[in-house]
Amino acid sequence: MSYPFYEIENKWRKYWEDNKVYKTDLSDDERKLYCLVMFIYPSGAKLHCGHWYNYGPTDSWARYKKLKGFNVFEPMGYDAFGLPAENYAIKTGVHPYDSTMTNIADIRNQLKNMGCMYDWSTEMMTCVPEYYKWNQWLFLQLYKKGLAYRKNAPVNWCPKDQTVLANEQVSSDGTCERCGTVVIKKNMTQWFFKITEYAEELLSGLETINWPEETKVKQTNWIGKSIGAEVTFKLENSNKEIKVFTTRPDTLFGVTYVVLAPENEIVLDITTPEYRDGVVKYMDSVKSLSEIDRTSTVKEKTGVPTGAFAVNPVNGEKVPVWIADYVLATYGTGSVMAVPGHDERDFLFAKKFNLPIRKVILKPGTQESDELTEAFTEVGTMVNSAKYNGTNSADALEKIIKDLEVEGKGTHKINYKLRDWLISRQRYWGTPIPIIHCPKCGEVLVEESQLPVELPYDVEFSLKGESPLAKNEKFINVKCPNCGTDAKRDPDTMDTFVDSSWYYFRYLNPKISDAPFDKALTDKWVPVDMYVGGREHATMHLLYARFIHKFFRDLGLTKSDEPFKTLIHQGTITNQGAKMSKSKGNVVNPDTFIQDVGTDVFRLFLMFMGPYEMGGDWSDKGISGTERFVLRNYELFKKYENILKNTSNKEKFNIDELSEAEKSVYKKINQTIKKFDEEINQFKFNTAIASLMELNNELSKNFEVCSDELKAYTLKRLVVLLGPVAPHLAEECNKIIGNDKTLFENPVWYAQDDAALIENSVKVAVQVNGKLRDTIDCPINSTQEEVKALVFANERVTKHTEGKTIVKEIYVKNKIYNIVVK
RNA sequence: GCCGGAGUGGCGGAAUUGGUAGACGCGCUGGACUCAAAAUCCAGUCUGGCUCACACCAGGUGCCGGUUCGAGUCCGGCCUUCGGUACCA
Repeated sequence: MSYPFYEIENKWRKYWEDNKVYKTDLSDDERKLYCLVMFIYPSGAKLHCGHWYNYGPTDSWARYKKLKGFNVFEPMGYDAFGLPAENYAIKTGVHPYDSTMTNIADIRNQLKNMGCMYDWSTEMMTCVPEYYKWNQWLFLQLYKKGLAYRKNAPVNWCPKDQTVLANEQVSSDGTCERCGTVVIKKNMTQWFFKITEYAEELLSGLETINWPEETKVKQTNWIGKSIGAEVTFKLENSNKEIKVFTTRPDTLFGVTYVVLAPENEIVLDITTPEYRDGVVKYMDSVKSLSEIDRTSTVKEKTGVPTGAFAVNPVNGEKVPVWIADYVLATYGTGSVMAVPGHDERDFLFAKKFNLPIRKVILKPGTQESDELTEAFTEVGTMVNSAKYNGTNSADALEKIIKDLEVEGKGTHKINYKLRDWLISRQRYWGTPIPIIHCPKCGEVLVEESQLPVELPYDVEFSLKGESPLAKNEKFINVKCPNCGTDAKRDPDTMDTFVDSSWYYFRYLNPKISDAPFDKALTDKWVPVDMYVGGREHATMHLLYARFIHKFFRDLGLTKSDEPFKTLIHQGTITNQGAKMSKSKGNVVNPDTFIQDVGTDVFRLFLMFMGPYEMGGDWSDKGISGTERFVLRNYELFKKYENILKNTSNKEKFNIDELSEAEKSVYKKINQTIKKFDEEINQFKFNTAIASLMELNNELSKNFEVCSDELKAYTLKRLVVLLGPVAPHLAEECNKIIGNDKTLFENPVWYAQDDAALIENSVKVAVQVNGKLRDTIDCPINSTQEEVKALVFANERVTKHTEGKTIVKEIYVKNKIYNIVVK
């Protein structure tokens, strides 16, 4: 016999669709469960195995919850703006709108064939004015609260193409991916969202959500809170000053120079004429370096002096001012005080350029006269630090900050590595920024009533020069809404992470036209209960979404503090060790497998592959295992066609009245229910399925001789367990055994009979010196004395203890008995 | 570089979170069924030693060291590899 998956799967998919089984009744939030997968980027590579791996198992979890009685909402949509569609347009001339729509149509088709419980009535895409209008609205709200602003920021610039490049378009050697020209950093005025305003809350909020620890740690490190002081160094012979941020004000007496980031705005102002050439040359050389290169701790340090001198506020000492690339303009104040004696990078820099190294904190157990061979960065006793000498450096740290504050030379300060969110892109395929630049009035907001600022279709795509919107006369030229003067629209579009930072609100009613989302519904359904997506989003998308959620809360649009209560990361499916991507040409298309073995088998295979959060390298080896699993189950149910109709219903059995074989089956089905429930609830699909396979093995041994009542009992339960992981098969088997009610329209879950799980004996492992010598069957909960009697009657054990002194005996109830001998 | 993961048989992986390492599946080997093959079913399968065999013994979770009666699991130091690193999403 073979398994007619094609007919079965099509039949049930059609049935579910025709009967609107997937449609969620959003008015019923009594047992609501919002289960969301990160929406899909509609690339030309279509749906690949990685997507299937993300969506299939998550849908199985959602189906499990549905069977358990939850009202589950599973939406699907398209993250449709973005760079690749625009690059494709430049390359082929196909308009991003057209290619995106084509891709969406294909992907929608593939998604529908997966047989997931998506509520297609709420399908959504971000590249239409109905959606992106609300990105613009969001922009205006942020602007009005002072959380959207413009400032200069460096971008990757290709001098040949005269265009901005994404990091992805810069090759690893720092050249333009298209033309090979060395890419430089160029400052441009850019829009930012002030995520830093929420830094503290983004940090503390992590404690309130059920997210993977690794992700919380990543976000914590990304936000990078550090506590210290901002200290002012006055410049000699100048009214200018340099503010530095330091986490170690206790080392202030050890400052022997000050370093500015090469991009720091005051660099050229303070550089003395004789150093000017060197400084300009150095600034230029830094332009082509990435931040990763610059901050590398293994890279040889570089830098040049400016000729200027700063005055150390604590001791009045004159120290030289340098510039060096290891100082970043984007962190802190863009300048650091250098303490080579107590900072590793400063130590290396000072050694290289022969700058003085001074010891101001004494390492415990060393002498003041000992030479420093490396930076000492821990706590010790203060030396060479005037009135602080002899005190503990941790105490001195606090004291020095207080003293600086009193003298007006510095302040207590908390710094974050987190930077404001740069949202403007010099590109076409995104949300236009709703700002008009007027020569008289400056930045003017587009009125809310005038939204959306529509993205014009008719634009020219070219590799070189300004972005398509900047070149589009009809779009860019506009009258100032304030004064009527000729003005220009902002030519930039928004980062697509803006789209994805609030989409989960809109899913509940994507057609609403007078608000970004339907507050009556979102008040009931948001936050999302389960959010599933890749860990590559740990620090960007997942942080931006939390930020915007908190902003909406502050506008009074939601009551919750966090968008995603529980988060799970699916692992990455790689192919030959590399992430699947169209550009690498290693994308595995699932469609051929679906044609060969059906979606249930494919879904089972993906889930059975390994731990969901781990992923793995793609291989279809072993798919026959899940094929056999499906076939075995199908044949089993076929064998007992209509058994529910012909057998009286029994919900519980007295285990003492069963035969040995029946007892074994009854125990196993109940153990399986428990195990499967626990495992699938935690997204442990591989072990959940393994438990079903164990049940199969048991049934192939002992099922035949069971009573019809027990057979009916078992099959009725097995079909429900199959429901989440092989939904089409389960629906079919449910019908075969004679149930008139469909599974997913009439969700049901059977709890295990706990009486069947009670064991009265247990195998205790017996070890001698930690080595297993035998296992002994003992009555459950035996005392040490009871077990000891059995242990020392056991030849395999005594063989290893004879003639030796027993030093110790350890007994762990129902588990292990270890004898230590000498 | 920095931040966060991962490393267990021929392969994918399991292990109640410090307590019998290798569940479940693939593959392979042998057997049953068949004229034969496929499919299916049954049995075996970490490595080495010694045995006709059962048994028994030793070793074994990337590497080195430590804690413990006991370590895949905890601690210290490495190696390899993957993801992110703020304009791919």
